[in-house]
Amino acid sequence: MDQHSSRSARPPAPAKLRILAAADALFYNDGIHSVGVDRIIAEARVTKSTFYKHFPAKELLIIAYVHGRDQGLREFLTGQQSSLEDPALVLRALVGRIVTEANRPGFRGCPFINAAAQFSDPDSPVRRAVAEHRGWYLSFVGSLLRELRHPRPGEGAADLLLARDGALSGSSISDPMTVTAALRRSAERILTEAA
Amino acid sequence: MDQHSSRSARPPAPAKLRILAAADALFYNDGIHSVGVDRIIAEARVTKSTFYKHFPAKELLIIAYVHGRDQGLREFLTGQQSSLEDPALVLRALVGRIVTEANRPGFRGCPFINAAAQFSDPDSPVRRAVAEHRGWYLSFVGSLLRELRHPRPGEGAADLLLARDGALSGSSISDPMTVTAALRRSAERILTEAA
DNA sequence: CATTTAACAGACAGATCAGTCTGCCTACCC
DNA sequence: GGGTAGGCAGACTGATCTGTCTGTTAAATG
Repeated sequence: MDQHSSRSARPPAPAKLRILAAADALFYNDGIHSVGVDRIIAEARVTKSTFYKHFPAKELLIIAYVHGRDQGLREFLTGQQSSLEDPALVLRALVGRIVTEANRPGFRGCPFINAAAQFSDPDSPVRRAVAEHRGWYLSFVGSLLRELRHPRPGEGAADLLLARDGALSGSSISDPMTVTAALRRSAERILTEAA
Repeated sequence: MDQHSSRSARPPAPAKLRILAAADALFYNDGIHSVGVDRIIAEARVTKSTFYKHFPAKELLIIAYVHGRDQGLREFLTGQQSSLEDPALVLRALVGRIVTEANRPGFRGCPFINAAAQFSDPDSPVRRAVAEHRGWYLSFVGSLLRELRHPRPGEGAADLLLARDGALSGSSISDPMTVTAALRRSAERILTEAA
């Protein structure tokens, strides 16, 4: 992974990572179109030249932001899958993560849905990346339900995604406790159908 | 309604209505922050002076946009409630409308959730208006379920709102047929609990 | 030691943003 | 017929947006 780790200690947070970290927080919290590159540059403490060297256009940074979020979730779920042998426990970990996130102060909704909502063109790279992420998510849940011998794993996965989307969208506006309780009921019903 | 219809034929769509109609379409389709007042002015075919006479600031137009959407939904639901005596039919009409909207080509998600997602400050007037709308919606569904003698009308209303939010958020990215089928299942289950 | 690379600093261009201002015109109502 | 209200046309300001440009500095590599 790191071809420099063998020799001298390179600066641990290069400019590109600082840019990505700043963009991740700002894009998620304030909205993609509301955040200018100048603000990201100031937050990341880099210069404009450095910024445009790593990301020649703002849209490339936006795509990197979505991909980073996608990667984080995939790593979490595949990690849970490899450490827990019971698929039901993986699903409960998934739901638990959603509940935790939705109740975190300053929660602002699903980053993927929000990102897609800020791009009107369905063929835009951002919308494509989000659609691909959701396709993977749906098939991941479907395969877990199939392992659990759920009678209709496709329907169950769609039901869980529906509840997930509703919980993440609603928690940023309505009371997160009420909303996540409804998510838990939906998830438990789906798991009961499988058992 | 029209105090001018008695005498001479006044222009049927005054400037303010044209502005509101243009803003409604543009804000919903392209996002609030992506649409500049110049574009609304061009689409509504008014002048800048006229625009700022009716809406002294862009934010006032945004609030009017959210209120207009709120009014439209309230009128639809209270209309259904007064014409149908069975609360279950009102709920089915509500679900039917969501399904129809979500499957319409060019559907872009829930206008309220999208509007709220574009304003980071929870105390902003837009976020407040959306929160109030959702509170009314939740209590409306709750009272319908109470009429139907649902054993836990609060939970049922939260479950339906969860499914509604998920359906509207997910349909703009994923396949609307799959998503709205999941919404129908959820709604039918809630209605079954009441019966 | 010489080269390359990544970062630094910051001015600049061109477009677009919200919002203001001056002035004219026309239809209605008293 | 005069007043008023609503709409027309369009120039203008100051801020902010994305993106480019010139030039400097420091460190690692060959």
